Amino acid sequence: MSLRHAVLGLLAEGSASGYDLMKLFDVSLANTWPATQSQLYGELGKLADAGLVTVAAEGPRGRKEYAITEEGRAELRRWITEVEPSRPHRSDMLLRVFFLSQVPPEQARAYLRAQADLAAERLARLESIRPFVESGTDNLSRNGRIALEYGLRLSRLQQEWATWAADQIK
Amino acid sequence: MSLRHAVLGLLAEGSASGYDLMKLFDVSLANTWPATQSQLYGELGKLADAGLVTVAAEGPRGRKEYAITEEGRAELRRWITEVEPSRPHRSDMLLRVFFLSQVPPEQARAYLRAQADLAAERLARLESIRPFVESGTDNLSRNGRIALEYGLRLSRLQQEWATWAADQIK
DNA sequence: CATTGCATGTAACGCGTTACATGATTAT
DNA sequence: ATAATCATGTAACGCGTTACATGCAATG
Repeated sequence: MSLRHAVLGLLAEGSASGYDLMKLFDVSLANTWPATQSQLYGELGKLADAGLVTVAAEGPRGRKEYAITEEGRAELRRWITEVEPSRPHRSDMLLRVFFLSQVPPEQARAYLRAQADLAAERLARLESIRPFVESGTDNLSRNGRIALEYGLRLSRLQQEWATWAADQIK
Repeated sequence: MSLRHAVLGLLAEGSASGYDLMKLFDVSLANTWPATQSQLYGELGKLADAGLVTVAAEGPRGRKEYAITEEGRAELRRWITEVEPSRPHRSDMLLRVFFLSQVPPEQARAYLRAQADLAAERLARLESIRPFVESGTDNLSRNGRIALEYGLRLSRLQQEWATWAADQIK
């Protein structure tokens, strides 16, 4: 149930329409909590029903600008401080590793080297968005830098691990 | 669609019943691809319908022993070598980081320190299962060690990052 | 004989993905 | 005019979670 809090979190920084949020997701939470247009509109409806957001204004083309309510802010704070992060997170990349004996050693090594390459690409991609995040002065950018640092470290770890793992295949 | 391949992968090492697989998941793939009893039985039915596994034997208490077929092995190999690992993986732990400005700095730091502690616990838990994985000589154990190493490195990364992140909150 | 373990299944619910469907406004 | 952008919604499908439901066999 985190999409709900992702939406609340973005609205806590300022009111926005579903359409605005869609774009905001793409430039901020895309790597952490991706969401589709479909989901967003559905969630906004539910949040409004629950009284956590309200339609603050209506504009042209049926545009609805949503604003977070006090209850919404309270729920967001509660989620941040009281709910503990979950998830035995699934990784199909790692799942394959368990079954690498099913293919010849060269193919197993090739798989791991490919993972190293993919990690390197992700690292490069994250490095490339760094300047944008670095230049922002808003709350989201400031915290986004901390999240980005996680992504950078993770990509490096994956690259190094995959390289190491390839050498383990005898 | 990876549960299907997780099941195929385990059956590739030897025939087993749904009940056996349940326990196997718990001791091998629990941290990489958890599955519930419900899911397992459903998937086995679908795999049998698709001809990727067969009921090799029936035992007492309605026990059905499933065996992987040649098509099943082919599909497993195809998945390992040809399908590229997916997933922009979601993290509610990281999502919270974006919204840390919504709570007072001390609470934000407390959150991150708690994450460091949790990572340390996970690290300890993984270290504790190491001896078991280390002693196994089967394929699953051998590859499991490589997967475990990933988990160990990841936990350390998370601990270090969270500690660093807490210091970033001014 | 009672408990534990073996063993299989179904149903309800929520979330995420993809595709479909529609229409108003602005810019060229 | 026409294309691009703004803007909102619905429907179908699959996967994962939780809870429910049932019953046989071995062990003490």
